[in-house]
Amino acid sequence: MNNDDQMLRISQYYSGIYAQQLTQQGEGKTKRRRKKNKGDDVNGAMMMMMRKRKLSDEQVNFLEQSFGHEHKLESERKDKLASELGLDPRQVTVWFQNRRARWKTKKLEEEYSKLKNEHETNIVDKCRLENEVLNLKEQMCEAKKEIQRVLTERDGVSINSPTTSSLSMEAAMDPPFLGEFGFDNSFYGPSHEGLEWVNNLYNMPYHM
DNA sequence: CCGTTACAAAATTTTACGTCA
DNA sequence: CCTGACGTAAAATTTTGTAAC
Repeated sequence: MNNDDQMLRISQYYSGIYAQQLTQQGEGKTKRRRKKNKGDDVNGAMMMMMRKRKLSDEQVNFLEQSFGHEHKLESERKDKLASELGLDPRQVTVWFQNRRARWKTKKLEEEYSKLKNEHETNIVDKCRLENEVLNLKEQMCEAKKEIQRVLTERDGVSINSPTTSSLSMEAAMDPPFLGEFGFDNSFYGPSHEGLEWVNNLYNMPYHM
């Protein structure tokens, strides 16, 4: 930016700056800690002109309202805002650019924390399901032991014999038994881990 | 096509201001 | 209290890319 532009900018700021100064004096909610520049001479006034100004609450609120309505800024709207707020149109442009950047950052942060939460609940879920599988395997193991115990008690009786009592293997291994657990052999994959004994029972010669 | 203008996004710098030792 | 270092948010600038004319 060349000097002419700089001076043009300065002159454009001039009226607005002092208007702002007046409006800001009544607000005074926040304490102004350090005051550079006692500003009592021409150089001081010049510095005040060139100094980067914090926009007033009123100006920011207005801009925020406008941003909430539409993130993009057409030149017509920009000029309108600038004149209504006593700002350089360039300031309005810059404000919208920065505001869009802040908005994007915030959105990314929100998205990140959402994904993080989802990930965490998925981990908890996975853990719960793994425990459930362990419990079911345990139940299966107990059932197997119980069946073996019953079979052992009937020592000497062939399980393949159609003449056995109601506790025959056909009865014990009724298809609905598996159905209740909702399992099929594909559940544990090709190894059939944990269900081998079921298959073996059908082919069991006499004792295991 | 080529230069110009206007604008946007992203990155960076500058400034104002609060906090804290 | 005062002061300087430090951190942070916001304003402004720079760089780069793109579309319209």
